[in-house]
Amino acid sequence: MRIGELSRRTGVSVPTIKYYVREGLMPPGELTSPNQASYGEAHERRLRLIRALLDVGGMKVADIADVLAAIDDRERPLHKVLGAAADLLGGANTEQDDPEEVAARAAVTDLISRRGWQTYESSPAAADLSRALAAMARLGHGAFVEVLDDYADAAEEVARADLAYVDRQVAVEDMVEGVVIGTVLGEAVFSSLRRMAHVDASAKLYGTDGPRERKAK
Amino acid sequence: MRIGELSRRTGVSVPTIKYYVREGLMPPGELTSPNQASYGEAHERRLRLIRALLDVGGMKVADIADVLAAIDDRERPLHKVLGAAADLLGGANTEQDDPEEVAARAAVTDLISRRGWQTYESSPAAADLSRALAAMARLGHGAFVEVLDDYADAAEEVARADLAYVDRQVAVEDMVEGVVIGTVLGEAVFSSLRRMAHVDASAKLYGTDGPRERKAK
DNA sequence: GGATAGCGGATAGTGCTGCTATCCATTCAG
DNA sequence: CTGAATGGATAGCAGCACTATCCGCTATCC
Repeated sequence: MRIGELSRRTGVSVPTIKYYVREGLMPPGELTSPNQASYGEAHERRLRLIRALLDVGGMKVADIADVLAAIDDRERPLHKVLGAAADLLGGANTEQDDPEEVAARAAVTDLISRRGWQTYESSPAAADLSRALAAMARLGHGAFVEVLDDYADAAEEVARADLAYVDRQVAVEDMVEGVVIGTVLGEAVFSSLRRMAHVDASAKLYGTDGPRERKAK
Repeated sequence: MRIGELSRRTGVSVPTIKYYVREGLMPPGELTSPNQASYGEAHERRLRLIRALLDVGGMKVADIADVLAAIDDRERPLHKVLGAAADLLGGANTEQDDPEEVAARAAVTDLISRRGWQTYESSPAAADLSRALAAMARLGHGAFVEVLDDYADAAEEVARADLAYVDRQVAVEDMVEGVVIGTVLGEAVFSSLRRMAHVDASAKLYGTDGPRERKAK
């Protein structure tokens, strides 16, 4: 398959494919002559993965390059690949030392030990959580920590479902890629579901028109 | 309070505050003389909200402007504000009609009716979900729909926790803003928790070093 | 065998986003 | 009275994900 057909089959323009190759997101085609290369199914699959991580997962090209490099590195142990993926999903780490930030970090440490989670307070996910909680506290929603355990219950439920899926579904050689897909796209899936459930719960609590309109008109 | 103090107290630079005002994210200060304005606590609070939605929620400035306009419009009923917020959180709607996309939409319709959710197939959240499921299917993970119900259980749990929190915590006049904060920042919170739970579940299943290393060394 | 479409490779440019820099005339604080 | 700060406006910048253009070559079709 040449680049034109690869482009047609994936809906990604030829210059964009070239760009991805340049950026190290996928290997170049195999040269059959000085200016002719052939691409295989692996390229097609990789391209779809890139588009999924970009469009659905909202990742940046540079971060995708890191994750894919980790996936391609067959020496790297699974948990390191996952660590690389998980670490790149979060926001930038703008370290602050507000009182809110400190309190949030303490709450996160508490949560981790209360849950008996094998995570570290210093992990990017924990840092993101602290930042989010600190932001809520600054907005007068410090009490949100009280529902953290409900959130954590749900998070554990999702994590169990993910692991079970990966465990039974994916062949071993694809496991790394499968887990990355599950981690990144699963987030998009859950996020949509949460918004849908939110609308539903709100409708059931307040009626379709919402509380503001109950005495209106 | 003048703009300099507002800047110092929030850590947002003066030109950036001016920029937010220009973009309609917050009202200008009250002019006390032709080139002197005073800002109040409402401005400070608004600025913190903007930074939270930007930095933690990952929203775009233009979308934040829309949401804040909805919040400020006291005529608008709660559910419309929430709709505006929820709709702006998703990705762009790149309509396609792959077989995968069609199948994914069918799966979503199924899910909604199975759950009895008061949502519509055409809502942005449902569209996002379809896109995510279609992307998974294209990557050979069509079987992911089998865990959708586990995800939905968790999503309902989170939505219930959110609603309960808002219901007991927030004064009525702040309810709209509170729900937006909960929706947007709650997503960041859950995302962090999911990644942490993921690491924990993985560690417990495979041991700290992951499966790849069990026979290494 | 000659036109033409496509190719690999490289460089420069584009549109969008979230600011940042600079300038100006005015005004407030010490 | 002087120097810092202010409101208002315009222009510029850095990062990102492409996109356009050009080059010399080659596979392909008639």
